[in-house]
Amino acid sequence: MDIPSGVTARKRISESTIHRLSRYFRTLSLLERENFETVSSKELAKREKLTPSQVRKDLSFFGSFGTRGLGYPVAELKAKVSKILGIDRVWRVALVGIGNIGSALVSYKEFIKQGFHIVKLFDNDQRKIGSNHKGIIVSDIKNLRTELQDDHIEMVIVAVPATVAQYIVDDVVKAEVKAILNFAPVNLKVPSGVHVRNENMEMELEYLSFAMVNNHSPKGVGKD
Amino acid sequence: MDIPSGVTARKRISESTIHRLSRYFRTLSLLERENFETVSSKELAKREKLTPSQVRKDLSFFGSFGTRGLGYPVAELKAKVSKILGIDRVWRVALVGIGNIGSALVSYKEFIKQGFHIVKLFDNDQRKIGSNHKGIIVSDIKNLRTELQDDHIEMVIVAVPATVAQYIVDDVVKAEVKAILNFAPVNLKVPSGVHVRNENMEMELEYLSFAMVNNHSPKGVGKD
DNA sequence: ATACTCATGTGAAATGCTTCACAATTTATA
DNA sequence: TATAAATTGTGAAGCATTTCACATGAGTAT
Ligand SMILES: NC(=O)c1ccc[n+]([C@@H]2O[C@H](COP(=O)([O-])OP(=O)(O)OC[C@H]3O[C@@H](n4cnc5c(N)ncnc54)[C@H](O)[C@@H]3O)[C@@H](O)[C@H]2O)c1
Ligand SMILES: NC(=O)c1ccc[n+]([C@@H]2O[C@H](COP(=O)([O-])OP(=O)(O)OC[C@H]3O[C@@H](n4cnc5c(N)ncnc54)[C@H](O)[C@@H]3O)[C@@H](O)[C@H]2O)c1
Repeated sequence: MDIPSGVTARKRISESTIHRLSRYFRTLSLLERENFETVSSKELAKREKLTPSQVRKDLSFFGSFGTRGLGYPVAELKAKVSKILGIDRVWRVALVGIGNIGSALVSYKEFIKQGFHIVKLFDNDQRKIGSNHKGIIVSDIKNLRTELQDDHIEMVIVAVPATVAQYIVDDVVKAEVKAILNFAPVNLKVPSGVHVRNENMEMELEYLSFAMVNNHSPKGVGKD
Repeated sequence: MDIPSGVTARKRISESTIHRLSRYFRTLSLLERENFETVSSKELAKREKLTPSQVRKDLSFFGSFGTRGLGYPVAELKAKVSKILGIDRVWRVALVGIGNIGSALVSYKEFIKQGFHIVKLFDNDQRKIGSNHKGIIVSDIKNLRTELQDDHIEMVIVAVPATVAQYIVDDVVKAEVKAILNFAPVNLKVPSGVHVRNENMEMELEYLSFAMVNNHSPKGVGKD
């Protein structure tokens, strides 16, 4: 769906591969805490309900990280995956809309663990502007554009009502922010070069509904 | 792989197709409100940033809903899609864990619009048990299994800390609930026949991170 | 050393998904 | 009624992703 950048000679990596890398990252963190020194593609696959080939192929797009006969060094692989995903650094994130879902996100500690630091909050409700959420003072939405730029925000989470999401996003784009995580159930329009991901919970419930009605099972897990 | 499900020996429908049907449903609702009588695959595709063929193919798995030369009748197609997704009815949903994210979900009106009725809440915190959220009294988690069964709950949303999610799910499975929407960042184990979908926000942020890191050419050579 | 086992990395095959291309059907117009 | 325009539904082609299969390398035991 994303247009490949045309310039780099790099092969296009599929969305599924990236999502699986996220999952590997989480599992590697777990394995590290369980004091595993190395892990095989077989073990990783078992934990993720994938085939070992899938795991090896995914990793092979980015290099050779394993040792034949042994597997992958957990800590090292985790570092590599985190580098590939670009989470070996801090991302400065702003959150717009401190309502039900917005408030939940501000207090979510996993984001910080993965380098996503919510450092600014915006709302248009006078009762919320100026109030303190987890140490951050809520800014007036009027200043969205200037404050995003002045504070070097790189990602914005949109948690406002669907009716206003596009207006907010237009401003976000003007502030030259290139990554948006959107919770509003609308198809946002952004110029090319701006990345948008939608978080859509209805979609997952609907998938469950479909699966139940159709007795639809996920793809079978094979062996290698 | 195709187990005859007793009624139809139907072709396997991909996850992407189901997700797109969810999107069509949302767009069709919008078109209905905009007083469109019919819509072509071209128009639908434009709104969803897809190809017209994709739209037609998706729908064709389930029947012929359009008229050549005219397009699809909006209201009728919406009804058909809602039937396919199984959201032409009410699903009785329980929510476990009335914390940050759980509280946000209880107040989310879109769920009800699509037939997902949250009718029970569970928590283990004595301060929360017995309290009233949007007209629902929070039940003690101890009674999870019996109350899920007595109240004929068909779907459960899990919004408890990752460390306890598996225990909750084990009980949910015992209560013969066959659909789980999980917000905890863990790979849940469930017997086959139980459907689990994971809502994973870190994953989407990580995708954005990857996209940014990889689209950004090292020396500003990229024109994209 | 040699043999044996384990497990990676990777072309090639298999499978799955998307797009193409066009016959078929309907509406509009003269 | 004939012709042109619009648009569906679908087999087949074109791509993309996943899985297979195996050569290769590393560790271990005798
Ligand atoms: N609540 C949920 O569980 C949930 C789940 C999925 C998606 N969503 C979506 O997330 C979005 C927010 O949902 P919510 O339940 O938190 O709603 P909410 O009404 O509780 O919160 C919206 C917030 O946005 C603020 N806001 C409104 N207009 C604004 C503007 N022009 N500029 C800045 N801030 C503005 C409001 O003051 C409020 O604080 C909606 O689009 C909703 O569809 C919500
Ligand atoms: N907050 C977010 O934005 C966010 C985002 C994505 C995912 N999540 C995930 O959702 C889950 C909940 O997150 P949260 O921020 O709402 O946490 P939270 O601590 O605010 O809420 C957890 C709730 O679960 C309850 N609980 C704990 N143990 C329980 C048990 N054994 N039985 C029943 N209830 C129990 C607690 O009393 C609390 O009400 C976590 O797994 C978290 O990783 C949260």
